[in-house]
Amino acid sequence: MKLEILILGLLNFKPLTGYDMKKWLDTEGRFMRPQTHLSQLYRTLKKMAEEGWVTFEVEERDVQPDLKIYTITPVGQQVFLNWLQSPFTPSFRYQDGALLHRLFFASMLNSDQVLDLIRSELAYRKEQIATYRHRDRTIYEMQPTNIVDEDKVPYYLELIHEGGASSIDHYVGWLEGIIERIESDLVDTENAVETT
Amino acid sequence: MKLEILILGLLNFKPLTGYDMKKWLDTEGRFMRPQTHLSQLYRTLKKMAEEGWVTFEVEERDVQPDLKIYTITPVGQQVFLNWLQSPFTPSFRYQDGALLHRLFFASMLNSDQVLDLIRSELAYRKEQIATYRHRDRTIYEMQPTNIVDEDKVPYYLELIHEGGASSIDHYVGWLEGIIERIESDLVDTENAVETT
DNA sequence: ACACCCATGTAACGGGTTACATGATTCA
DNA sequence: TGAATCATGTAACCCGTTACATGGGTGT
Repeated sequence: MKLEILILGLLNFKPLTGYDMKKWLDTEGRFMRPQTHLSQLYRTLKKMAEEGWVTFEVEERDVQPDLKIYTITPVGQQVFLNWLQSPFTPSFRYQDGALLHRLFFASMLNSDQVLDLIRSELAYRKEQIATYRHRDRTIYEMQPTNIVDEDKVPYYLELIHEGGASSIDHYVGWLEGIIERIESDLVDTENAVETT
Repeated sequence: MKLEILILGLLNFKPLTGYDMKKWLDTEGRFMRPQTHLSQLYRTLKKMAEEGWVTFEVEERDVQPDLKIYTITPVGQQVFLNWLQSPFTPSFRYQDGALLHRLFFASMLNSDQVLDLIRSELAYRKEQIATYRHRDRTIYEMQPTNIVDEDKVPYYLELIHEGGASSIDHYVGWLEGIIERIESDLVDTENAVETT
């Protein structure tokens, strides 16, 4: 996920300084993407301001550096929504969290859009399992060098593969679970409206 | 994981051309790191050859480009082993696969080294769970913009958090499982030796 | 006293992505 | 005939990392 997009998404909740964003990125946001450095943040914010996606107000302070409080502009909101609603292609590695990045901003989508996202991720993973689960994993014809213990190669390969397989199964189970949950919450809401 | 290291690791099994590596990276290796582009591969191989980590033999062909078959050098093996045996620090996001990268080459380590790796990953994850599982996840005081449906924010945040929590629990279970398995396989091997 | 937090940045470097370049062979 | 595979690469760009720069306030 691009840093720019994440910043825009964040600014939909509240105006922030670069330093504030960094704090968020280091805690909650730390599960979404690798560590983000302040230097990169400031550079990115500068560019985004130049492009008109964000504006900032300067809060002057005597000795310490002035505060720059960034706010999202209508243009920035449009850029963000364009991303959020752009066609979703699951990434090969579910660990990349492509779905998660969108889900994090699901409060800006309607429930059907959210369900579509999750369903297409689910379909992709199921297909991936069908394709890769039982494929041949022997490491081509080997001519191992002295430092490889040849007997152990398939042993560890198998461990890793089992771990990967069970993780993705678990993930698929989660996807199925949240689809059900969102669907049933939807129905509840509709009923609540009907009986009003 | 740096591409250089992965290349060195691969070449411990068998000499390969750049194109061969690409094929492996696109299939088996595709689960270990994001997609690798040929242009990057060739650039990296060039640098590695200059540094003396790999050598190549040219197999000339009439019309098509000549084949360059890369082999790891003793220097390259040393660089690789230095990495493999360097102190292991788990990465904040288990999805980054820092452990996996080492485990993939576990056939070049002894069982104790492998167990140490897994145990330190396990300890790190358990601590991480203790720290983050029940922390406050409310998105600071919000001043949401028009496009955010404020009611839904905590709903989706909770979904995501539950998914993350259960994934890491699952991962921890896997870690505990393989430790047990490797330990018991170790004992079996020792017994087999004793009764010889 | 010392370390850490606050708050801003610039510059150089490194690695991954995209675009460009070439051209034969194999398969549907 | 057209698409995919084989097989090599260079150049420009973008984004992320590391190092450098400044300096007051807060907590132990």
